[in-house]
Amino acid sequence: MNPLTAHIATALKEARELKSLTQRGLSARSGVPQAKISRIEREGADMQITTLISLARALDLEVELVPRKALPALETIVRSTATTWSDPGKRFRDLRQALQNVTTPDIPSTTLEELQSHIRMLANFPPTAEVMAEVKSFTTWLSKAKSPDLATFDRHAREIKRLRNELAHARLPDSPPRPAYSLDDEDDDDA
Amino acid sequence: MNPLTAHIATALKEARELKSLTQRGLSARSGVPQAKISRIEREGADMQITTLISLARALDLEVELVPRKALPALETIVRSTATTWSDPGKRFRDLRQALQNVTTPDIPSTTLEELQSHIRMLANFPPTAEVMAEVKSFTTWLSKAKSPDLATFDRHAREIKRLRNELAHARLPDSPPRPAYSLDDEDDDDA
DNA sequence: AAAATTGATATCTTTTTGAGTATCAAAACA
DNA sequence: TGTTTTGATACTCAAAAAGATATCAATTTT
Repeated sequence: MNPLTAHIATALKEARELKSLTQRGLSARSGVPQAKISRIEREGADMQITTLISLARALDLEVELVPRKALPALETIVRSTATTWSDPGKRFRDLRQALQNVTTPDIPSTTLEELQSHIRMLANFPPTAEVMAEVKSFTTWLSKAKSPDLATFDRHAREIKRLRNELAHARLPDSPPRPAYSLDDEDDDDA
Repeated sequence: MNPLTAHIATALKEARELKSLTQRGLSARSGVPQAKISRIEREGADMQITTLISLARALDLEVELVPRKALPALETIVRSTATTWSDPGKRFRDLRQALQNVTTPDIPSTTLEELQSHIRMLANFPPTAEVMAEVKSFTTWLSKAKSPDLATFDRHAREIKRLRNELAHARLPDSPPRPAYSLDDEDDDDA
């Protein structure tokens, strides 16, 4: 990954994923070929600024030149402006509660135990957009479905496992495991 | 001027001028040819992001992708972080005072009168980095030099005139003529 | 007045991106 | 299970930027 552009490449990828867009989806919006988006995201491929601007605009971002001095403040601003989750701990508790009430005999108890272990682990990491979206989606589905079908349940269970593995293998940022979050919710994800 | 890149082109030029760098000076620091810098600044020429990053770094700037939502806050941050001048009105008064005390007979009174008129005009515009730097530099020189030489005096007079003309011909931003400034000084310019 | 600097342009070759397609393995989905 | 979607990668040709110089008019400096 090109060290000069890594920062931007990562920001683009994160912004795309936060918006639940596929590379092809972003391609359609921005006019930039999917192949190029792939190269940019993983290699930090160089590109023209007009291309960067197209991608950024499609993601509701702007390319700005910010004085070094202002960077710490900018970080704070962006964090506070970003879509965050109010009380992620409660969201995790809600999910585990919902799981406790699942009484479908089809679900193997080993699977259920494993799933609960994964959720506990996820709850001990700083919440990401991706994780919280799944937690919310899973909880909603559980509390809504009268008779949860095994297929959907499995899909959620696998997603939770994937997220756990992703976090487990990722390099941890040097921030404490569970910061206090307090900003409001925007509810822009799926059911 | 390319409308897509105009924003960035302008920011680069302003940052360079704020640092009193010539295009060649910036070229030397950034490794980007002077010819290209010229094209970028006036035509908003497209460039690769690695080029933009080189230029930005040489100007103590960083290329950032900022959420649209966070832009107003960013603007505030940048303004408050920028080098500003405490009480620009006082700086203008100091300069005019220093001029009153100039008793060198060599200076034609017409020149002096014209100069004072220009200063009055500049004082009625929102102060720019360039203007305040010159006001400070001129004042310092006047109060230091026992017998001000005409050549240097003329250089300052011409610079003041140039700045006045620049402002007079520039499109005015839609801000009020003399906002209240209150932030502290950084004193990073010459004697 | 002469010398040096500045920003704007021009020219030329090399390197890189852009755009359009196509393919493929892995994962998601039904 | 078979089908679709997703991201990664390959190849082409046309377009554009990079890089290296050089020139020039207008200032600026000495």
